[in-house]
Amino acid sequence: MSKPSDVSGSTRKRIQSNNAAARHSISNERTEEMLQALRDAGGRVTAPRRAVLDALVSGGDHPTAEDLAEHVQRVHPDVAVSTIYRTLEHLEDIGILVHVHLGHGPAVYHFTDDAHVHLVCRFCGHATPLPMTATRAMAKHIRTASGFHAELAHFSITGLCSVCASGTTHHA
Amino acid sequence: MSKPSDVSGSTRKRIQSNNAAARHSISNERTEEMLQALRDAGGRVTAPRRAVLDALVSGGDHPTAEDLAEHVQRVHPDVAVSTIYRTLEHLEDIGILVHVHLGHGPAVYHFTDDAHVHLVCRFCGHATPLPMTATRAMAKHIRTASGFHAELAHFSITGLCSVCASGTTHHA
DNA sequence: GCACTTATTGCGCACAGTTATCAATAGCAA
DNA sequence: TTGCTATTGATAACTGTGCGCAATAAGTGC
Repeated sequence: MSKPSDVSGSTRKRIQSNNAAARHSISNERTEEMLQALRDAGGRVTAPRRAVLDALVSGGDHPTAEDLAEHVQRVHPDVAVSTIYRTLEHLEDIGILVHVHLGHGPAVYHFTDDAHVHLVCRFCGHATPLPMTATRAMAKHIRTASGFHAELAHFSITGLCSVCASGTTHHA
Repeated sequence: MSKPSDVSGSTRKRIQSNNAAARHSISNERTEEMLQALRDAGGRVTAPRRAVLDALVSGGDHPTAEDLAEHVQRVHPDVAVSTIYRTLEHLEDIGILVHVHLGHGPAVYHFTDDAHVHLVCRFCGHATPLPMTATRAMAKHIRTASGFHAELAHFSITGLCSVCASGTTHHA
């Protein structure tokens, strides 16, 4: 589906290295930061993992495992899908990544420090982030009402975005 | 898990099948109400559909499709699982049923007029309903912050319930 | 640099939950 | 009753993800 034609060309973000390492995997600061976290947790840095992190860094907003696999396999066609999943799982285990369910389809992935609540329109499918202030206020609201400590970012919140709500007011 | 042999105080659990209607399905007012909605929407009332509605009415709190199938098949062993799913889908289409994602597992089903926000503890798995007042307040909050019309009940909200939060404060 | 330990990988299959296909059946209106 | 067609049962397919295992290679000590 999502066909980002950003094949190693113009749209790729901040590629800043021309050395041999970069040819194997286009890395940047962010990738290196995450690789360091991986190392710090006792994990090994491998080409597939580097590639997955690159995909996460330079990939779009809400990459699915499949998106990431596609991205990774453009550079490393031999990386197995199961490796992608295992890497993602590992990154979650060490706490630098979270997966989020935007809807009925596959999960999407975020770096933990990017975590935010997704408001997903069931009409147009667009995902808007909920501002942090509102997120905090909601969490506090829930805590007050039920004593429940909400982690709002894990599941999205469905509904109608402002545009679709006004356009489809009479829609079932 | 939830396999309580009986839930509500209603005593129409086991009915000897003397008349034709009862033989086909154990019904009560609520079931009949829903069947009427089905009819009103132009649908046909069949034994499997009646049984699914019965299962929804007399089943536990958060029945999954599998729970419902099991329930239905106790009376009608020949009802196919695909029929359960199709019936559920149809009931959703006509607006009397919604499915909710409590977690990573299968969806659970609710009559639309029972819809509520689920706070699901990721530690103990317990699902608490969020009081309607809080739900409304939250929806308004989101609307104010983002113009988004939230339908909060579709996905659950994960987090830690008050018990687990106090017991596992230092838990990652 | 070299051997060594074992984490990680590729492959391919298994799985859960759900949906599609299609001929046969059965509601229900006439 | 008849006839139309919505609905069904059986089963295959499908999507997203996880698993098992032998082969590979990352990091460690020498």
